[in-house]
Amino acid sequence: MDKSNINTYFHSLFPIPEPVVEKITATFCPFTLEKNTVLLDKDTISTKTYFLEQGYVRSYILNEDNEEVTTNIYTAPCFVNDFLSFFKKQPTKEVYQTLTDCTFWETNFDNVQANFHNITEFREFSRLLFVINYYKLNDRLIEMASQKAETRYLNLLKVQPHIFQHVPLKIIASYLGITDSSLSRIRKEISKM
Amino acid sequence: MDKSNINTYFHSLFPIPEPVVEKITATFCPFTLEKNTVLLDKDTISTKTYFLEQGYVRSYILNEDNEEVTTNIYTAPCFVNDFLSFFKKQPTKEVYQTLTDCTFWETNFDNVQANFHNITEFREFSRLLFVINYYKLNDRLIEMASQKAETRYLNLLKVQPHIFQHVPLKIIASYLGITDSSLSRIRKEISKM
DNA sequence: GTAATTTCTTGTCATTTATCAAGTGACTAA
DNA sequence: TTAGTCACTTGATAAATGACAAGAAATTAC
Repeated sequence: MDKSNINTYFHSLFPIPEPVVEKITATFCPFTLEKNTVLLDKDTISTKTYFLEQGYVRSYILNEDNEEVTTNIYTAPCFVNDFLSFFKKQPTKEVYQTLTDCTFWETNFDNVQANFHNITEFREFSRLLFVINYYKLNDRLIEMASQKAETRYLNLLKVQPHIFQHVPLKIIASYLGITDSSLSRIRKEISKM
Repeated sequence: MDKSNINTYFHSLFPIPEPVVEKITATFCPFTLEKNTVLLDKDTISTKTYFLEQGYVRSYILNEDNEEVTTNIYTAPCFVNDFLSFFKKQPTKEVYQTLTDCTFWETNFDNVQANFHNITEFREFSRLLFVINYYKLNDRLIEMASQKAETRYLNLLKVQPHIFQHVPLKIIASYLGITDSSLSRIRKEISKM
């Protein structure tokens, strides 16, 4: 039960005294999932917060044609949460699935709630987590609206090169908002240069 | 100083006893801005939280070619905030500008902070605001990645028809991630049917 | 280790959207 | 009132990306 990775993650976002972090993570339980396992299925209500310690996870929706559209790719270490489902207790629209073997820590809503209302530093941390996630999403939206696929691909390659070692291209393509054929052609073009 | 609109907005998101809402909004000050005025400029640090009581506001960035890309359109009543700038005290990347004459209420960081740590209901409210904003952004991202411009236009027309009465088409086009010429053609196509 | 399945690439062609330029109508300022 | 600006439309053409199908390469399952 080595929680050093979670604890480090907390410290990295917000300065928190060691004993406080330990109190926050006291209720976190570890578990592992194999590659291609569903962590949280659609139309269910998320009752847990997940900390992804090792591995890759994606979320995806099924569109009108029942095709999977990847909405997010999560890279450890990070929290994986369906905010709407977890905090508003609504069914998820998205499926959360492991892309590699993964190790997680989880805790439930009541624990999060107790920490949120009782521990000043956890409140700040939580808010910061929202701010950062919102900001990342906003950046991706701007990218999607204002840059062409090739630019988005090159940017992902620059910022998260390791993703390409662990995630199939068809999933990356759908995350970039294009088809796998288009991504293949873009890669071919770039390799020529 | 009639705060009934803010108070109603608080109640609509989260059940809060009247005296608590009044305590929360006690520090809010009203002000008005004319059409096409900058509320929050880029490269500045946001020191206020704004509640938009009446009117329309947009945020936009300038891309590499110095063209304005509209990132969000805010419709009263709602909070208008640059989360990253306000909470992490970083310079904004976006410009926030009124699209019509607007009335606002504002309060500063210290007040938000005091309420956040002292008032349980405000904590819940704040978190809910983040959850909802995150969810909206996520929905837009999915739309942008998986649906064509015409579908996105029709959806906006269905969900927020009033925007079309108050916001120039060129701004709506850029919000939809397309050029104004394309939007014009899409509208022409649809009107034929 | 071989068959089955999945992923990736590539070809052809169609669709969507952008670019650029010109023109119209509406609003604005002196 | 008149010139100037801005929003919108439209035309011609080009660029970006998608759809579908076939085959190659990689991975998985037994």
